[in-house]
Amino acid sequence: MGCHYHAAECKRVGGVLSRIGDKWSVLVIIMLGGQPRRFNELKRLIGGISQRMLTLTLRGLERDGLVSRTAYPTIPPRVDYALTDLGRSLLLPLERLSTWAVGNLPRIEAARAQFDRQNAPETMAAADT
Amino acid sequence: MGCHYHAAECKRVGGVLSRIGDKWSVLVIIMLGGQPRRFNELKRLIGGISQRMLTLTLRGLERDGLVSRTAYPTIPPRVDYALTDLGRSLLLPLERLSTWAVGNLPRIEAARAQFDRQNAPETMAAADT
DNA sequence: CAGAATCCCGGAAGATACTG
DNA sequence: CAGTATCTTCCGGGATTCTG
Repeated sequence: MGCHYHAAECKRVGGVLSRIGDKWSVLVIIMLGGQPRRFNELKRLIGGISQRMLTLTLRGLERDGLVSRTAYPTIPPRVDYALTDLGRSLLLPLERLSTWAVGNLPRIEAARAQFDRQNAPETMAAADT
Repeated sequence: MGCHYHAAECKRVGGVLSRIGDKWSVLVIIMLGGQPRRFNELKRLIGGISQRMLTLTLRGLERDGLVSRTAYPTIPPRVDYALTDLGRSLLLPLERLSTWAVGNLPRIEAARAQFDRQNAPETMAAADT
């Protein structure tokens, strides 16, 4: 008891989490939460992501069935990305985690600051004499 | 509307997720969910983690105030790791995500397999003639 | 506009050896 | 037992260039 997961299940959970836990996936999913978006629209909204990483992130999410890709063969080309049903079903647990994150970020940052103060990197030997 | 997050909040969420979304943190947190554990106990339970990464992961979680470290100055040394209140409060949203992950993993793997079948890497030119 | 291809660097992480 | 130290390898990801 205590841990009600088998090791295999833990790894699976870890696998999914490292899937969406990469640098950009969550941002993309959240940005697609309301409505479909086009490639450069996503790029602008997220800000700071390279087109390469956006492409790779979207490919990964598409591969996992979380995002659908619709290309219109027009000129200039237009591609819409949207959450699939599976992707939308992830939105709720993700928001729960978001709520936790937003609500507890102050605590985390405080703990971090205190930890760093106690394990002073250096400059302490000179300062505290 | 649609996206009820500001960009800054999205990034914060992403930050926390990349914190716990690394390769091992979630596993450690879940393993500590039931009861405190000792270092090598965690190592054995998780399996496949190097002592280096376990140390770093635990340090990170301790720094963020999610895990507490208690060292008993005995010989041989004994160190207990446990979730803090903050860490325990993460357990619930994490379990929600776990539930989603476990429940939807078949779908994800199916989507993945199909995607890979359609975008056949190579060896198809020779096989399908 | 929406990518694909290439180059490149820094950090993540494994393996190994040593220690209080 | 519970780490630290070092070395090395691998790959995530940025910048840039080219295309349909």
